[in-house]
Amino acid sequence: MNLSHHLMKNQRGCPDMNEVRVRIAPSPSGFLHVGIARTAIYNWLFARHHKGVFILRIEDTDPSRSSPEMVEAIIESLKWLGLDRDEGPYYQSQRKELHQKYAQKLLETKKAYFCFCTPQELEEKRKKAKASKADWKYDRTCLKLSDAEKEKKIRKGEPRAIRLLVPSGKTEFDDLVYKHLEKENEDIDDLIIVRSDGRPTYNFACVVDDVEMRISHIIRGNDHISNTFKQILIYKAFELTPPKFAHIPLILGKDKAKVSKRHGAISVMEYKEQGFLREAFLNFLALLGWSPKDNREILSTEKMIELFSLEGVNPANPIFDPEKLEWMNGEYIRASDNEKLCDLVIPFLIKENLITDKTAKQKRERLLKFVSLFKERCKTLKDFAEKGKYFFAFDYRYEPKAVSEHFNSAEDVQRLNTFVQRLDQLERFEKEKIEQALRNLTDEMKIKPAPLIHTVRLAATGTSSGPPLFDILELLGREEVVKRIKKAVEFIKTKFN
RNA sequence: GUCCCCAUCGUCUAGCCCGGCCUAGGACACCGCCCUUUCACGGCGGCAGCACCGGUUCAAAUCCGGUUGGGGACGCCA
Repeated sequence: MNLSHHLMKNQRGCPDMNEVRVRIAPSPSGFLHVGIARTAIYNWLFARHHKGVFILRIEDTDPSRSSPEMVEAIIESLKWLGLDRDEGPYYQSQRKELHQKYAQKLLETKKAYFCFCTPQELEEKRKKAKASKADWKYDRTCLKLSDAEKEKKIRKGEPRAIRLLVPSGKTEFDDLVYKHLEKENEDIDDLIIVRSDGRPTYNFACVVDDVEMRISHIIRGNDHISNTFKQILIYKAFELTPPKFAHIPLILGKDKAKVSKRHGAISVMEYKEQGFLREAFLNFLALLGWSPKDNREILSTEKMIELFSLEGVNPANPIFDPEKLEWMNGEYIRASDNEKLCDLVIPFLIKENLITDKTAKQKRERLLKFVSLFKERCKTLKDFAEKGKYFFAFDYRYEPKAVSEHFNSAEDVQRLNTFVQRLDQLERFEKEKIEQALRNLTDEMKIKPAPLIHTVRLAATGTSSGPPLFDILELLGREEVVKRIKKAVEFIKTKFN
């Protein structure tokens, strides 16, 4: 039996044993949700911190639950997150012969055995056990078969799976996050490693591939702890030293249940579409379970790479808090320079039909000002399109509450009309000049500037809040402002008639 | 049901391994005040937590045991 060179190399000790090689191994049965994304981030940070290798392996041994589209989606998500890989994607489904070769070896060394029980039979037994509240474990029916019986079944061509023979004793390991973990082997089932159709199962393929790919550290969700005991048993059956394990806490939803494909998970791309910045999202997810321990929260990707360590991972499961994500995103938006931010905002404006590709290029200067006016007020890129809509479209309704506060007298009509006249007289339509004009007017009228400011704001924007009024007016331009105020005058007139 | 894991403000966390510096620190959210034409940003302040019970010790958030609570795994899924 000639196993792969990697296995052999490993047995006598790899020369590059200290090289850090990590992987993420998603199954393409769903998109990349926050749980896997966070696992990917930790693996990636760990790899980059140790100048190691980050590998993508697609666990598609179950074709009924896999699709090329999902693989694409996963790769796209990793790309958005900026988690560049050094190797892969490898496809587990293409490595079947290798897995079988390894299984064969276990059969030869009697560390594994054929099982002729059908899935139906097993299901029956499981059901029965459950009904009587007993706990289920494979009863080793097929291990007890005599050689003659086995021969007979094989000759008859009965389908057979391969099970690992779990020895007696105890399985233990030192987890980089959870410290010492152990489990009695009698609590571990003789798991199937190769199905009756020849395809390997997850736990087996996973071990073989991790061995073959010389994975040094397996960083994955703590929902895999029970798998790890099984996998260590497989390593032992091959007389191999298992890699280091680091189980990271699971991200829980608001309801405290694990975020999974079946449970309220959404693709990370959804966050992109909601207007989250890649850096902010990465920062937030990295901090869900890990902390640099010095109260710092806003960390650049480089800084995270520098500071990341598995020892800094908190073993308790965190709850995903969208509000804090929004806050952090706002921090990143405010810290972004206008040019970069503008590029990021444009697609959102286009999507809302507020601008076109063409106008985005033509009116770049104006967009840059727009972005700088709104960046302090937006938590997501989408907010720019929502809060700043009136900059691009004059089809708004006046906020009802604001109307009762700021369009509340026939006097407003006269004030607005006079203000329009003053605007017409301005040589240059600049915010300082506009402000001066307004303040002069309110002085003459012996009223405070604030009420008129509010009225003009409502007329020009339809809302009672937003960036400083004179910046808005300047950016809107004289013609547009005059048009909007005149329209407001008509509106107020009908209200008081 | 069996097994595994976890447990500090509502949430994310620091402190825990190596007991005293903890009157438990930071952040989000929330509430006040200041700044201000509004909204935000920013600044200042406030609210709020060591799950519980025992033990060890001069001393426990920190060590030990139990209870309770929460999560996860128990597939010819991954």
